[in-house]
Amino acid sequence: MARPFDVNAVETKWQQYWMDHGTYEVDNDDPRERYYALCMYPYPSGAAHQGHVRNYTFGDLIVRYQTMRGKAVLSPFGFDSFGLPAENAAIKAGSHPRVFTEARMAELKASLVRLGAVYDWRRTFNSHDPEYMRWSQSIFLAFLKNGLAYRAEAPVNWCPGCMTVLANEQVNADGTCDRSGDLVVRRNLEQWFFRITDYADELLADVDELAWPERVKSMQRNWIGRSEGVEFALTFAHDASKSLRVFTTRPDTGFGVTYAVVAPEHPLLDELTTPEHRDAVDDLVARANAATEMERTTSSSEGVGLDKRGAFTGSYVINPFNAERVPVYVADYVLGTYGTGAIMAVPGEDERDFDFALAYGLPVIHTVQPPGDFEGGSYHGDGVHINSGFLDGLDVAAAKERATEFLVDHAGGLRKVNFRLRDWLVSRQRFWGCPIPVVYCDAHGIVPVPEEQLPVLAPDDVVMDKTGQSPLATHEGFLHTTCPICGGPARRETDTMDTFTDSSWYFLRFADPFSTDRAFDPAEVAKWMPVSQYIGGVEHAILHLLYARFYTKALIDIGLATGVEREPFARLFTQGMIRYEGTKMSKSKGNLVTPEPYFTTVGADGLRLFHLFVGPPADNVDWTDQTEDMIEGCARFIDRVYRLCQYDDVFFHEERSELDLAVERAVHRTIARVTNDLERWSYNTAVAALMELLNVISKTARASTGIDRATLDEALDAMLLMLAPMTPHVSAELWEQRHPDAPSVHGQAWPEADPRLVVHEFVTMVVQINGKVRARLEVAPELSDEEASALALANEDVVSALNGAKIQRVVARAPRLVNVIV
RNA sequence: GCCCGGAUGGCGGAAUUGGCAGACGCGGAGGCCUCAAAAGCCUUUACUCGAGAGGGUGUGUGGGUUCGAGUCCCACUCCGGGCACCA
Repeated sequence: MARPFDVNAVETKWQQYWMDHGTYEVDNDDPRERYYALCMYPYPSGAAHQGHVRNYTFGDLIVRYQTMRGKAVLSPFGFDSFGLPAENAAIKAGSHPRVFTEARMAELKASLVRLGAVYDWRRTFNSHDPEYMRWSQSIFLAFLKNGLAYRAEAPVNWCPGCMTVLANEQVNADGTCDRSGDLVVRRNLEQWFFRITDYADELLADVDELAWPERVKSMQRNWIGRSEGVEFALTFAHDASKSLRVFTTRPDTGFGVTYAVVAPEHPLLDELTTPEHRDAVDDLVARANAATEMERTTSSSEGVGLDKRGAFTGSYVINPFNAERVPVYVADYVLGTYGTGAIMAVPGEDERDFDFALAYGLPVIHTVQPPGDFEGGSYHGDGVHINSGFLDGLDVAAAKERATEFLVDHAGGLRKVNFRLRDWLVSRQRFWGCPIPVVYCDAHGIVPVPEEQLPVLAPDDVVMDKTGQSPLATHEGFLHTTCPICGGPARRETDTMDTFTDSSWYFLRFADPFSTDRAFDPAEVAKWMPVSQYIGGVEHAILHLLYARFYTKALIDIGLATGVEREPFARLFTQGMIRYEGTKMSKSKGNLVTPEPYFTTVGADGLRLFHLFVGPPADNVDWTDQTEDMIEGCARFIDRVYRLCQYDDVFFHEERSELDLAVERAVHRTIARVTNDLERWSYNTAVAALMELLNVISKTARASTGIDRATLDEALDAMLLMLAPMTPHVSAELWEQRHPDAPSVHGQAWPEADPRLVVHEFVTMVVQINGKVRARLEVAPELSDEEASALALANEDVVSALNGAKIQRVVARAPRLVNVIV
């Protein structure tokens, strides 16, 4: 494409200008209204791809737009620089992860600068900066001191490929590792946890108040998984002094209990197992232990029952509802980590119990009357209770209440709320992360590293190999230290923190990255928080957002973030993915389309405009053969603006006329539309409105009838002001050409629409006969319904279309429409 | 299985409150400029019948509400995403 100006020269000129002038630096004591715009902390994966371009184009538009709206806009940037890919690459290349990471950081940062994204670079930091690590560790110790961090042995998800423990969130539904795809296995290890479950209720309740996409909110609710029920005791048949506690959400189905189940790891299993069933039970337990968590918790696609494996323990318990003996089984479909690790089984109303009962020949009793067309199996709907003694005749809700009361009175029942959410496992047996700052002393046990010794930094002289252990675990210099309490020999913790901890508080530090004596000054942070607009991919809908919410609440509660809003992200926007031939673009698939070639052809402005214009920001974009043409179309639009600003082929006239008024009205209507569209994340229609405006201006100015000089100049200025957040480089360049003495376009105020010019002078009224359009007439907007009807019925096209038919009714909605019913 | 989205020309999409369906752009067709091309500019472009004027049809499918439905209600089909032995 031949361009009317040197795109690359213009773009680098303005990028340099913004950097040199600190245009987007903002101080914490800025008196203007505050706005905190933030794109999610990026992992430095290398040169930018179109997903980054899209993300940062939206973010940059908001920063520039809100600045023009007169706000003090906080726009920080830094890297989530710890993480597995760097470590794996370093192992492969035999180098240090830092070398790899910092090279990638430089690449991505250069791409973003080249895109024209602007930041307050004074505030930048990265997760692996010693200063940031110091406060990450300090926060860990504060959690430890306040009982929010603890160490426990737990069955954990171990990925043989990554050679580390994974959080539940990092294990896919099919039991494979989210990163490497290896099959995850279970192991028992001593691990560090954060007590996120203490916040389960608040994390769930506060979701309702968030201005987030409904989809993301529902994912969070789903993940937290609150369920209300009752926990009660099933007394042993052979020893009335002992009992098995179970949790259920369906106490109303108690009369349908035909057996009970304990998880293979249940502490009472041994006691419940009789000698003649010992072998079968041991066999089942061994098999369950060998299986992965996911193998145990995922039903086979073959369907009915056969995949649920269990064994009779030989013992019985008493069903408190009807005093009947029911057998106790051990089965792999009951999890030791949820509820009490034991259940009452009701095959009549529970699908899983039904499958198991079918496979093991256990009786099925229906306690809720299913509807007539019920096909059999278990029934989960509402209905009248049957076979249920004192509950007969009640619906599910009423029976639940009566049964709960009964259990509370007669079976040690307690109303209970259980959550699917588990505590957050934060230990990682990896090198490239933030070391957990504790030491182990034979005399004093777990001892926190004193604050003044932070940060604990990993040594540089490590051997990155594939032994299955972090190189820290075998590094003698790192490993051996002295106990801060007694000075005796001690061993350092060699695990590092999950990198999600780094991204759980970075947004707080961005508000006050200058503190040297603490992670941040809460008073400074409170000025900016919550983040006004958070932007990122939907892939972080559960993990990152939940952890960051937890950190914020926890930091407030332990006094480190006093006065800060409890919900960190007021508004969240999740942008669509860029896809290529139906799949997500990714480096591993080799289908990345990098922005660099476009920077040199259509420029950053052209590419930005494409991403804004291609469709709704929340929708996915399919990168196809057509995409190139659309990008060129966007560059073509920029060129047309450029040429018009040079007055190419423009005719001027002396006297202002109706033609000029029409242009002026179009300008103000466009200002109103674009402003509204930008506020509601409708960037594609905002661009369309500007294209329409250009068509109007250009048509008028290039017609032989000509345009008034002042009208054209005002229209072009308005155009450039509105384009400034979208195509910042060319807008700044043209503004400078037109206003050599005025500040840069980005220092100008956003234009205001004059309401008197926004309304149309005439509007097109449609006349329908039986709902079909038969005539269009130009009318004044303030026309009344009566006038509209009269006008419509007098119109000759309407009269001829009616052809003398008898009018039944006339519906008038002035000034838009009149519908004549015949 | 459950929960969220979504389905509109050849393509990306627009229609903010129930009121002109298809804005804007891409692609296509024709033209201007040019020795020629590129670039640029202009016209046209939902489908269909018609030489034309003009008519008919049309927003995944089938019903419904309404003077009027892409928009609201009911039933369904397909596509995308999330959750899925959590008792």
